[in-house]
Amino acid sequence: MDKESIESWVQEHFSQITDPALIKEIAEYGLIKTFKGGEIIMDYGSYIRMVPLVIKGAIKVLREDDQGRELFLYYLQEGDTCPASFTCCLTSKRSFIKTVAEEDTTVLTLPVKQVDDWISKYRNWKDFIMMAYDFRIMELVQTIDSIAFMRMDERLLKYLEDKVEATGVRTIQSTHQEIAWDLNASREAVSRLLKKLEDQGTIKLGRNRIELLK
DNA sequence: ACATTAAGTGATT
DNA sequence: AATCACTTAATGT
Repeated sequence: MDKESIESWVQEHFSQITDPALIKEIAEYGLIKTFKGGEIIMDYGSYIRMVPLVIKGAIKVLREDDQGRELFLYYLQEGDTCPASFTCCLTSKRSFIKTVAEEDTTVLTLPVKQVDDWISKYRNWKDFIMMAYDFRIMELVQTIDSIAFMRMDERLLKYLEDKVEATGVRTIQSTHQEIAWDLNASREAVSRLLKKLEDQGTIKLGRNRIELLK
């Protein structure tokens, strides 16, 4: 992909990045990477050398506890970046989260060296990073709220809605077991709650399929 | 037709 | 709400 189209990608998807010189550098150093749906992009414990800007698709971000249980945290969507990767890069820590491509996804990866340099070089870049942090923290607080205060049925519905929003498709293709893993619940509980939602007319169920109706 | 995997159910804690 | 022990249903070979 040539630099001009990368520049226009950035302008199109990252409206907060406005400095022409910065955009030029992003196109200069950025590398396009694509991932197939379901592909693991970053696993726990791996070192991160790049900061991704999500151009297309969606990335699912998961946290794993010491017993190997996974918990869904949030999605990164078009126009998002991953503040966690940013922190990991600059402090050369290992990743404490796992990221999986929710669907076929294209990201522009930026080398840690420039990402670091740009902070002092471009006010616009610093602002962008801060905004990304702010947004992510808000998202995380929402997730914490849902775990701490929401009942399981509300949490499940929110999960379904999030997924539909992230993928842009109203029919979710996953098993009850997979959902249960993401929510840290039992498969039976998820099945029963989904059944309730179906009775209420909120969703339509099928094997490996959940259609969100409203 | 058979085996495998997903989903539904009731009882128990 | 989790776990267990099943049953039933859908799907692939």
